Amino acid sequence: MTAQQDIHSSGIPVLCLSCEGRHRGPCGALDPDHLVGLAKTASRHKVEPGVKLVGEAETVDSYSNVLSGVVKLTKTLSDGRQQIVGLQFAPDFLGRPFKMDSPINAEAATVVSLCSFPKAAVVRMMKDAPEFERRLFKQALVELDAAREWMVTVGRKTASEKVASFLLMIARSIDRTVDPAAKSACFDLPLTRGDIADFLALRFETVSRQLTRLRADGIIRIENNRHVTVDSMSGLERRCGG
Amino acid sequence: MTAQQDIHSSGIPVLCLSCEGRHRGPCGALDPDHLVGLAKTASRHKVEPGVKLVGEAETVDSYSNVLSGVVKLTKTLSDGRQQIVGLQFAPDFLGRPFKMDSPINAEAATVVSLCSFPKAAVVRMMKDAPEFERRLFKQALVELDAAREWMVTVGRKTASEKVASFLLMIARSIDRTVDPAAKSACFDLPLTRGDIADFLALRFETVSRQLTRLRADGIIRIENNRHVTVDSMSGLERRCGG
DNA sequence: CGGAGACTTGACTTATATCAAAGCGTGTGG
DNA sequence: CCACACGCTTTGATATAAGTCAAGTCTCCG
Repeated sequence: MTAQQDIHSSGIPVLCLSCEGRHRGPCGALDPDHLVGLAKTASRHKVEPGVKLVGEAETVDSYSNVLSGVVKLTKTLSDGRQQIVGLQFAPDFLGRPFKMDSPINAEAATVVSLCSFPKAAVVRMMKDAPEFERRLFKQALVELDAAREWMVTVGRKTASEKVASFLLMIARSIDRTVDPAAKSACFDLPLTRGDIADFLALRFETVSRQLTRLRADGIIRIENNRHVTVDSMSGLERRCGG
Repeated sequence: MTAQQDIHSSGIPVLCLSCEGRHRGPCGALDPDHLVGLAKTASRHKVEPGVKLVGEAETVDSYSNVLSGVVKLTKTLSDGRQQIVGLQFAPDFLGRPFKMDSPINAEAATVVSLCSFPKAAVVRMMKDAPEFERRLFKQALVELDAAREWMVTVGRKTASEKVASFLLMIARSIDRTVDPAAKSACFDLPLTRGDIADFLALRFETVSRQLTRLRADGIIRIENNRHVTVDSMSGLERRCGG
């Protein structure tokens, strides 16, 4: 009996016992029998920032759950202009069902830990457990809503509204347990100024200037470039441009 | 026996016989029995340009197939700034599964004909016919890919690249039967200059200037403001910015 | 024919990009 | 432990693509 196949008295594989994905992620739809089957094929990884997980137009043969950290999804024009088209946080599912190759790049923005499955195992699970497929469907719809929300931000907001919207989004995504009505927040930015610029369709200098302005206005504090304290969530919200 | 319940010898409801959605749309996944059940609750409409189909944050109690025409999906900031976040063509399915209220507005851009179903009938069909749910899932993923593709266009392309990309997208969407490698194309713009601007995150004057430039460069001709002939597809492609 | 809405074009403004230089912070090797 | 190098960030000066404002013109339709 290997460690991966080791079964707890409840019937849940030990690998899954401590996994957040088992509750809110797609695996939450699976009963112990299915979990055992999937866990047998699963493997955990930890990757450093900047590591490419999936290449645009590349054939993909595995899917993953994001267990911690942040993954950035990007698209690049031939002359190098880049746009981040989405971010994934735990316990998001990473991969494009029903397609041989990914339409986007995926890259670790921070240290990321993943639980990966062979493509075939996920395809089989989608057939065997309709509720599993349904969870993936629901995640795709949430990502679609998010993508459209960001289209408005990218297309119609000013630089200062964009940066405020970004900080608010991060504050709410990083720690989903935090009261959404909290007066203040505190987190490490998962992205560099350059990444934030690629997400908001700005230049890194513009992002920097807007952060400086928010700091001067007493809305936020920044330590060591990355650690942000939002002193006035309401002030931030007011700058998001309705 | 009503017209709607009338059954052709093949077992397919007459309402569905001539319907494009039955082949490439979600209904294509249904066998005659399921089609009969769904057709009983279906109703066809034709709406004029500008008619609001679904309001942002509004409760939705019906879903529709787009049978012809173009539907624009929009989001609006409180001060009126607007962004078109998607377009739907026949035989797309219109509506957000698994959610009480729509996160976006849907409005007819042209004359649109729809085949509408009560929400409950669609929910039931998703349970009864897994292949139907799977088609909706696949459409959601195609829309997600498209939304991300447009994020790049909106965020990182110049005004002239945006307008060229838009024309190319329309040329390919309006008539999906046309050879994608065709040297020229001809179609009616489904959107006004203002709508195109809302889609590309520009002003209508800028859209107009870029169209004028494409005309001056001999890439396109425009008659009566709406009817576009693309004389050089390759010229258009070259202006899309990789 | 006439009026309304959509479109074009021109002159000018502005937000953001671009270019350039200097400041931090972190990790490495002497 | 210091220094120095590299990548990230800040800040300033200037350029430019696109926005804004303002006439007009075109088309469709009653």
